[in-house]
Amino acid sequence: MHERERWRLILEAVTQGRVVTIHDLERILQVSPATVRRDLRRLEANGKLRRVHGGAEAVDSDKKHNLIGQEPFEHARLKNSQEKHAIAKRAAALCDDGASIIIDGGTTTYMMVEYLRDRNLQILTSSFPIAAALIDQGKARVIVPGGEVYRQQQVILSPFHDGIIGSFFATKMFMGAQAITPAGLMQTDPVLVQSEQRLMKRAEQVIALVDSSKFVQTGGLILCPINELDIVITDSNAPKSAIDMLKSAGVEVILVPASQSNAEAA
Amino acid sequence: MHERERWRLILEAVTQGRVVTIHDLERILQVSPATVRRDLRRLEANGKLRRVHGGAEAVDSDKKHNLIGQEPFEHARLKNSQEKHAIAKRAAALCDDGASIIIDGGTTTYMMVEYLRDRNLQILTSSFPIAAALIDQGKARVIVPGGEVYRQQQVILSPFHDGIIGSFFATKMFMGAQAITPAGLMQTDPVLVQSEQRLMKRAEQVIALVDSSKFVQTGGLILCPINELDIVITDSNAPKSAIDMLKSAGVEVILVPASQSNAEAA
DNA sequence: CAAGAATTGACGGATATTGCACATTTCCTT
DNA sequence: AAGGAAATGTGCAATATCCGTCAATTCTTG
Repeated sequence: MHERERWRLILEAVTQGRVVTIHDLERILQVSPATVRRDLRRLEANGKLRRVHGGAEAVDSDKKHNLIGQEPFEHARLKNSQEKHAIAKRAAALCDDGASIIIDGGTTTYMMVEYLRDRNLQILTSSFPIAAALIDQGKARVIVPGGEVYRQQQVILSPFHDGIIGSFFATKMFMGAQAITPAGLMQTDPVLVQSEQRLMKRAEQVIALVDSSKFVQTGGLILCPINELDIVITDSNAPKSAIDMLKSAGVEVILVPASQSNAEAA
Repeated sequence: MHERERWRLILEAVTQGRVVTIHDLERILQVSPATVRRDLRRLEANGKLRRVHGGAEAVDSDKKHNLIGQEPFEHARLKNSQEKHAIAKRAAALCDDGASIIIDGGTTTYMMVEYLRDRNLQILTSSFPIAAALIDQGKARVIVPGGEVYRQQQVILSPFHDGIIGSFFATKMFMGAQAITPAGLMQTDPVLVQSEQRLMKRAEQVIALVDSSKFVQTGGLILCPINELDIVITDSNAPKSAIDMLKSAGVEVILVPASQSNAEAA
């Protein structure tokens, strides 16, 4: 039994049952507990799993953002994929030719890339996958901020420098969110919040892309109050009360038609 | 059993099960472990697999290379790929654990990524493909400078800001080049020259990775004079006169063995 | 047929990995 | 809150693996 083979079996076991104990792995791999611990330590260092007392558990690794090489249509599995595409397309249509825009990380904003393919724009994005896709497919000028690339969130973020961001100014910024409530636009990840808040200051207009599944009450970090948004693009399945709430806060709401056939099974 | 036949069987076994042990291959091929190791070494030099302690594992990264890589990038990858792999591996071995290093863009430096996969490093790179590969495969902390992403060269470059670069300092910087002559390290692209010269200032030691095909007299832009280099890693096909020239300029020269039969490189 | 080159197998020092023992921490029960 | 049991990390010895070098064999070539 070899190291890599053990790793393969460990990952298989951990993804299968979500949690595996050291004792189970001892039995499966026929090695000493010390070796199991060492393996788990290495796998954790590579981000393949998370260690817990007595064993290991799977990491919710299905990254929200796509890796460079993956097909963007993994999103087909995700909820409201059709609506997100429609929203992204509508958002892309808002860009004037030759404009400078900011695109934040997120699954919905990622879908804008294909609709910006032939557009002549100047695009600042802190999302690594979006930058990669724009370079690969688009013809726009792509600018990224400097900083560390965070693996899980797939964004570039610098804790101190403002760098490029400080000398960039965009007419529009497009951003996604985890949820949208009267308390504001919500995000779960503090890393993303920091990135987004910094970028928001550099745009004249802030445009949020949120499909109708995002109109739920949820806890989390407040990214910004509603009144800092200029436009919200969503689909027509969004609850009317929420739309009214947005409008009364002075936000322009753009509705794209929702697909009827999209059952809420997934 | 011919050498080629063994190689075919090895690759088959490795792609089949993802990992193969030396013992398995001994049994399959009916040869001594020494021969198996030699075969694995050659196959690794061609990038067909990755050696691990006790055996070898499949390398699956070609899809990503194609997506992110541009034409000139892809084309250059094929020439002297065995030597480039060996040079890249040797370069990766120079990194102390936990160190901060800079990796410049280029085909040879790109190959360092797979040998840095499990290393615990802090890596600043202006090369977009290298950053992408490191995030995807590695566990190192990846830092990129801010700026525009140039499509053809696949590097991030900012004309004015020093940004992150100014507050980074590395023990070693690894760089490729178009050619190396008594006049200095040569590059053809002014965009790359600017990027590299700026990064060079931020490293204690500058290490050039140049395979033997780069020792030709050629015109171009002088990236830096020879004496600014600390180490040059090349293969043993490099002309002796050039090696002497480097040594007399005070440059440490590291030679990696060159493959004799380069015919099978594809 | 003979000489030369390439390939293969074997030996020894260096390196990496594994298992065990023990001090320390963490978790659970009382 | 306190005690005990389980779990964890680490040093150390044993084992296995890796790399370079050298002799023996096989293959090629003149």
